[in-house]
Amino acid sequence: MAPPTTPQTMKERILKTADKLFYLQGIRAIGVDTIAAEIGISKRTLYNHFPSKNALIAAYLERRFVQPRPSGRPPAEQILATFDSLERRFAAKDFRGCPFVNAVAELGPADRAVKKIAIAFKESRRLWFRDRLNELGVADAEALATQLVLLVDGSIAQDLVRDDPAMARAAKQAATVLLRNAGVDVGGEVKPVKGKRAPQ
Amino acid sequence: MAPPTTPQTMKERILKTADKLFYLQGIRAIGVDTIAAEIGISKRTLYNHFPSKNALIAAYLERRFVQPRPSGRPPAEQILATFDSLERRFAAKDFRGCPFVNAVAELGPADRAVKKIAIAFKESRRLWFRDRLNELGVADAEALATQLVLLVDGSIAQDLVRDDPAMARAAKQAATVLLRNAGVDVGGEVKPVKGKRAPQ
DNA sequence: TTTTGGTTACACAGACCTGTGTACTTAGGC
DNA sequence: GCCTAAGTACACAGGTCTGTGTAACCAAAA
Repeated sequence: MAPPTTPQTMKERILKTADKLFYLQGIRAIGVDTIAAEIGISKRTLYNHFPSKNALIAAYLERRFVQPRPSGRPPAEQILATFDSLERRFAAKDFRGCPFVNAVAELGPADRAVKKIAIAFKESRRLWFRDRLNELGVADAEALATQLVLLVDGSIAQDLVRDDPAMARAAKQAATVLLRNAGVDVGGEVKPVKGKRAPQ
Repeated sequence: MAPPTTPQTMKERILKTADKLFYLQGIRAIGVDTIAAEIGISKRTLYNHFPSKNALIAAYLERRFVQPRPSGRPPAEQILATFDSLERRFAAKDFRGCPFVNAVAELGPADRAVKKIAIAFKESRRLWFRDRLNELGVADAEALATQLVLLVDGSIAQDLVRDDPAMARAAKQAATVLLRNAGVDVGGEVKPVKGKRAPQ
């Protein structure tokens, strides 16, 4: 149906380019001139679509705020797959940490709008974990969900400075221990020594 | 011996002020003018002590790079106390995340000098955990140490955006589970239900 | 007293930034 | 053909930033 050549609206082209530059080099580091030049449009056109740089920053962050799409796989698998996905993203050379954390870090506490969307994003991620844990019947899903997001954000921060995808694997191992400790069957029981229950 | 009134060297005064402003408001957000004005010195004086802003940034980060002082307490206690200390720092209103992570986030990947010192700091923290774990005779101290720093950095990132000191408590709980899983006696066994082994 | 080193006040160059003003072009719909 | 909407080119105002140049000042050492 849709033509093969991308019929992007101008607004979308601006957002795409702003995303790339803001994320890779920092929001303060990139001026609107740079974004316009990268697309090959005039600065005037950019300002016809966004009233100010701040509005562009907000739109950039809102565009980054995507909900994880539902998956048919079992919840425990989904949770652990999160860390595999992280590892893949770490391995990509254009990964540069969490855009929300970075934005709060470089824009400072004064920017309430940015902080608000960052909080919303973090909370939505935590709720996603909590819902999966509730599906698993975990007793204190709230607390465990928080612990899991700590592992996610910790591995992101560590990878940001170290460029080491193994941080995602370490997080996954820790998550596995936490899940098992909460009574979740995460498969691959390494040493089935004591219980030796039948698989069915 | 030393006079009660602080006999600070000019360099130290500059660094102290730069630290406060860089950390609280961001490195890019603060100009050298602002720092000089805050101390009440001329910009010329500042440039007589530091050849460039970059040099000041480097000195700021190096000054932040302090080793944890050795403590006589048992290693497991020291490890868990890390998270209590974090919680106290989170509760302070002037906490704004990890200065090294923030610097890398806002200065971008091009700044090799900043990245280098950030990596060194993160690794030194990891090694501190590893050494305590080795004292405890933990089998895979390397892996567990990495997992613990994930919890530290994760709680820092979460607190940065959410301003919630409870993140440190969540990290401590997760750390407790991980330590116990590695065979470390962390005290306060909550539910001695199944094993019911004699304490000695 | 003279010298010297650190400091100040202040101007300034050169760069970059956000945001606006204005006149011109171009393409599509009527 | 004409009108409108969108984009372009380009200048520019007004601000901030880093870093330098210069002359005067002041206190302590020689």
